Amino acid sequence: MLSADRLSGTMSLRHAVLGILAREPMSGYDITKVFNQAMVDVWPARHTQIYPELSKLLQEGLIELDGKGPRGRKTYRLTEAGLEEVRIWLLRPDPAHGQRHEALLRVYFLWLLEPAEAREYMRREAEYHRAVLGLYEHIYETIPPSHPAEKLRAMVLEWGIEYERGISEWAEQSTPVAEKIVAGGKKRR
Amino acid sequence: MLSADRLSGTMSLRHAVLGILAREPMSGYDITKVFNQAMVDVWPARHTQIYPELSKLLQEGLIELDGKGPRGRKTYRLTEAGLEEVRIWLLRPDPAHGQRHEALLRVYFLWLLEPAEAREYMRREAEYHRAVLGLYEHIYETIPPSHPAEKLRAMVLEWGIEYERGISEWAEQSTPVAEKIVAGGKKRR
DNA sequence: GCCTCCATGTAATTGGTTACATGATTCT
DNA sequence: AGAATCATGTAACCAATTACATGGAGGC
Repeated sequence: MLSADRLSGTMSLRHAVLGILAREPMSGYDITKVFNQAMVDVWPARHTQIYPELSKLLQEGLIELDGKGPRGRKTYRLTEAGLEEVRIWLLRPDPAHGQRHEALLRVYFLWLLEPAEAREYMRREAEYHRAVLGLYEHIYETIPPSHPAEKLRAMVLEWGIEYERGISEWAEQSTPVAEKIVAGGKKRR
Repeated sequence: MLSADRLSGTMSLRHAVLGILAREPMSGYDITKVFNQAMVDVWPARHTQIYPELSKLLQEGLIELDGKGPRGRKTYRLTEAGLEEVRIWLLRPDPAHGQRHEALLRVYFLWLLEPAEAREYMRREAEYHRAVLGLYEHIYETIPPSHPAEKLRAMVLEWGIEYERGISEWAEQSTPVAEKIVAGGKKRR
């Protein structure tokens, strides 16, 4: 079996923080915004997770204080050791591919619903993913492809667009199929 | 923003357990196998999580003891209340779509590597997903489409095949692109 | 003066993984 | 007799979410 093991435990959050700081010094507040804007669809994170992580990274010498600003603002920059740490992470041959997908998990159990309810579930999924597709296409237009990091982000977004296109089409095509499957199960009882 | 909130907190594990028991009475050991075979790519789970959950479900009257077998084997069956609980979950309009994807997260930071290393990363991703695609195609052939649950599983697998095909193609096409992006970044410094 | 956004943190809880632990049955 | 698989559980730990908590700066 290709997955079942190694779902996390690789501490991606800390490496993502280091990777973000590799571009330019930032505060915890700024980093939080990056997570919930540019990175929200691959790795969301809240400030409540970021601030403690920054403390740890500082203590371990992977980042250092860069400066202070108004309202207690503190910016951090990456140290040489921190850069080394991200590089090692990037070269590790074990990115986690296993992911939990609640919307797909539910599909397994649609036979417990009425056929019309199952159809409605799939229809909503299709609708949702079409909406996200539109959103991604819009964001894609607005990425300034200057720094390599932005070009890589655009590259990931291209996959995101493909993904949303694919899953919305699958959900659309599967909507009547699901209804029939569930109806077939009821009849035979 | 379409995600950022509601990543979990919907307690999918317990509902998945109930959904599995909806088909037929089973032991914790059997349920674990289902999670790590049929459901491993949408919701993996270990026995260490299942046994305590079964205790809770039993206490809450959502399942009940069905029988005992050799080696202390205990099978459970779904109660009416348990079936109701899964149905309510399936009809809730909020399946979590946000997911953490470490392999894609790393792509954002490939500019911190040498161009050849970045290329190698993407090449490996393509390779990995082509392998999973082959695996899924093989599994797809071997699903006996008798019970509606199996037909729904086949439907989900169809998406899985599409997904792996799409992402492996994307990774393949992006391999030279990533290398160029990273090389471009080095030059300009 | 008030509202919004900036900015930082802690604590409690939940969900999930890893490690620890044990024993019975079946197959070879 | 020994190995593999069946079978069940607990405890420690880590990652992530939710709730709690506070205050400064800037715009209207």
